[in-house]
Amino acid sequence: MSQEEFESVPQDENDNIDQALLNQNEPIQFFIPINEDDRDNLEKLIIDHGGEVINDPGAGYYISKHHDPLRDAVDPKFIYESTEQKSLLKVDNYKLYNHANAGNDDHVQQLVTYLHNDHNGQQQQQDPEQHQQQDQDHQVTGEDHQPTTVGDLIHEKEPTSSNALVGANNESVRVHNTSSNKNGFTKEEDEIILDEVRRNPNRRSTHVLFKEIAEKIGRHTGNSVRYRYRTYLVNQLDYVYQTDEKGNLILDDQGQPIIADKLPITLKTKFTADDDYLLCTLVRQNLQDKLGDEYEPNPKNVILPGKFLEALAENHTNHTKSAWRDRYRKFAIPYGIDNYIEYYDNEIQQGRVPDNIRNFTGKHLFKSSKKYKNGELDDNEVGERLSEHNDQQNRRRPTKKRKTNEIQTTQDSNNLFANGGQDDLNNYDPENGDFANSHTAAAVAAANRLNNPPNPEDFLTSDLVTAKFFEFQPLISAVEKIEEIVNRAYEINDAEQLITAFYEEAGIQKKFGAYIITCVCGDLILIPKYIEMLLKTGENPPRDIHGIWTSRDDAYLKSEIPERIEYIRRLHVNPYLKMSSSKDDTKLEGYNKVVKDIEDQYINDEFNHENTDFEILSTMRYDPLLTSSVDPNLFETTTDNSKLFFLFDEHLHRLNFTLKFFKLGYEISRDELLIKLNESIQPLDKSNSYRIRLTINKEGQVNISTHLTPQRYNLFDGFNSWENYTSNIWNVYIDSEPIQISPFTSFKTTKRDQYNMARNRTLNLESEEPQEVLLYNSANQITEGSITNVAFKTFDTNTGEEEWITPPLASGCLCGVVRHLLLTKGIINERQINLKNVRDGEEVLLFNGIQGVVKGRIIKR
DNA sequence: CCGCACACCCACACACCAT
DNA sequence: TATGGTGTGTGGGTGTGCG
Repeated sequence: MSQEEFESVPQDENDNIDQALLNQNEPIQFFIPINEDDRDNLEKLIIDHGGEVINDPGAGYYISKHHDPLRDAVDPKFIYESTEQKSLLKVDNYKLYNHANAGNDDHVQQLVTYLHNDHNGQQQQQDPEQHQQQDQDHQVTGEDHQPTTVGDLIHEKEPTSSNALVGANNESVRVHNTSSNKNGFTKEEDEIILDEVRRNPNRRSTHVLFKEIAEKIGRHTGNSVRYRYRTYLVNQLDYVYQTDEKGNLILDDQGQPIIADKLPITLKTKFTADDDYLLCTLVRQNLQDKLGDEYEPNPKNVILPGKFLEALAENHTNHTKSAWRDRYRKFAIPYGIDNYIEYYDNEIQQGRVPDNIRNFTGKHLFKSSKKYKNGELDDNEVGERLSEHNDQQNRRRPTKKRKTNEIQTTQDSNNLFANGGQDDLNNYDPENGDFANSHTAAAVAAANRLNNPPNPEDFLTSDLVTAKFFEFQPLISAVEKIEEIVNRAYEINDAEQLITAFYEEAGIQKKFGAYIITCVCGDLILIPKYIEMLLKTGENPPRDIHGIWTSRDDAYLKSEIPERIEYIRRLHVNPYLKMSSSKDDTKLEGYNKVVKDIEDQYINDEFNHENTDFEILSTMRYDPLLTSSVDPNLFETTTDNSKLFFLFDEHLHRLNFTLKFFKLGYEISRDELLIKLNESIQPLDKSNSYRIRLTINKEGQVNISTHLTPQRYNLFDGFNSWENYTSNIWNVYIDSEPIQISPFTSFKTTKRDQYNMARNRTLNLESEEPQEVLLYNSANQITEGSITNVAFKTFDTNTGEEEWITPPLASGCLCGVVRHLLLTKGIINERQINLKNVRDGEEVLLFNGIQGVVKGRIIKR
């Protein structure tokens, strides 16, 4: 077809093209939104190939890589690939509503997938049918995920359930056979449902929304549409649109809906234990203030002033005034506020997670109980209920697995997308953002999502606290210490002293202490609250807390959306008033100066990569034996020779992810990488194995050097039993001091000072023995070895089965390529490992992209 | 016979009203 | 105004029977 690909072609040659758009012998028309990436180039390609670019978005093909529900957007790849292949390809295959095609080889999606897999390897979606039998099993255990031999792992079948968390590779779109006489849902109907949910994300749990959709579609009832969404489509909800506080769509200046980065909260919010505790303590405080010694515990008939409830709802906007009142009436009073406070405090003291108030109308508790009499229990039985409550709490975990795939956290408003890690990626914004948006953000976010409630070990990383902090047991008792420190007399310019006290006495890293002070705008009294909420929710900074300022709040203020600004005003107005009405204006200035100094001194330079000299690094193995020694199932099916480079695609993903993290502004394509690698081995004897050292500098130049490396006949033989293990056993010595984690430990770069220093101080580098140094961070969490990632053998507490665990990325360890492979295959799992639990003589696995997996033995000396 | 479409369940968050 | 009575429909499911 040569130069004229976009001139219309006769229908019989191309029956898949929308006929309405086809005028025989007329150029095909395209509309490209003004803000579309690469618009100029697209326009040129179209015109050069005989097409026409028009200004009417309603006519012609709408070319955009952003899905637009109104317009049936066509992926720009249609243009690129048609012109490249010099033939008009099937446009249907590029329509973005087509889930089977959408994003399959989308670069960003791959990175997201890569990242997400790394953190959620075990969070495989379960089929609803499977789920019912597995209620008892907290973990997905069993043969599928814990193969015991390398052979098993290599031949491991794909999980039977589709991993709907991963947006790409989505063959699980369940579309009914429309030729059947059942009233099944068609692909189009499914898309309408999804689209309505995207436009009404805060109503996604309601019945009415689905009734409305059903009326729109006309072929189903609201019940069935709702069930369809909740059972099958929720996994495909890869994004929603931004809505305002009332649930109306927010449009951009083009009048288009904007894709949101978080799921909004739903219309009603469940009361949590913290809500109940807050309610009870505030009511009690209020009454004690009023009554003094007259106060009697568990008051039944008290007057709650409307002002009290109003203030409560203003400061804690997760529930309305009515809801707070009703909660108090129907739950707190029957239970007794002092009973609940006692129960809650006790649970915290015991290191358990308190349950919310279950009042005596809670039928789920009493269905089979003969003690349940018209919802009333006498006072004697309250104690019994409390202990039953406790028992139930103890038995509560593992909890029932959820059927739907909307990932829940302690706060719905904090939900991230199921398919995602999109947020993980977005969080990698070193310039502006919260402290949590550091290089460990992705891992922390994932850890938080995996733990409901969160496990402090997972988010208290060593860039936040030191080992000192973990000496507080239970951890929540650290809040008292911090309170004490804060309450000492400080002069305005004593910030340094305060931060030092936090660091030395409470184990708060200086940078983090400084960050907290900026979050609370210098109002020190809020700092204990910050730590308390951090421990309880895992959110950093904790959101929606009066006086604790987050980047979300900044964004809301800048949004110019009245509802959002009003929300922020209601949340934070009091500290503002307090500070601005302060008679001592110099004090206010002093605060501001301190905050600014702190920011300059501790925070702003944190991600100043520009002044650091480094290159992105990957070391990979060229190995001619790879075609035979490693089962090809481990690799993607490719016709090229990429399989001769051990874990080629893992390397590619990591390189690009690293480039993106450091904001170097470019990426390397698969073809480019493969060509470079092939060039580098071209002059060599290809029957040998080589270690390839590949660097990319800030200008994007790729440099490769090659070095002979010994043959290894089984790169995974570390998994063999001791009898069958023929390779060298590495001696693993424990470092004499902690390393400081940073982006340069999380990502592989040429800046390896920490690693080299650890090797120098701990290893005898003259020695010929294979050896490695085991590193740990300042919170005494094991991270990795100096040139390998590491895994320890444990036993699953539920099943008693052997399990290999590796430190999570939140520890600060490198996102190694073998590590990632083993995680995604379910062969190893992530868990924090404390230095004190490492035993002399213990067997470990060491792995990297050169050696594969080898055995090591801990040597303490 | 079984998977899917559709019905139904129910505690409770939030609301409204009369007194 | 504070408060009890009570409605509504969300949020998170489970039950059932048809094609």
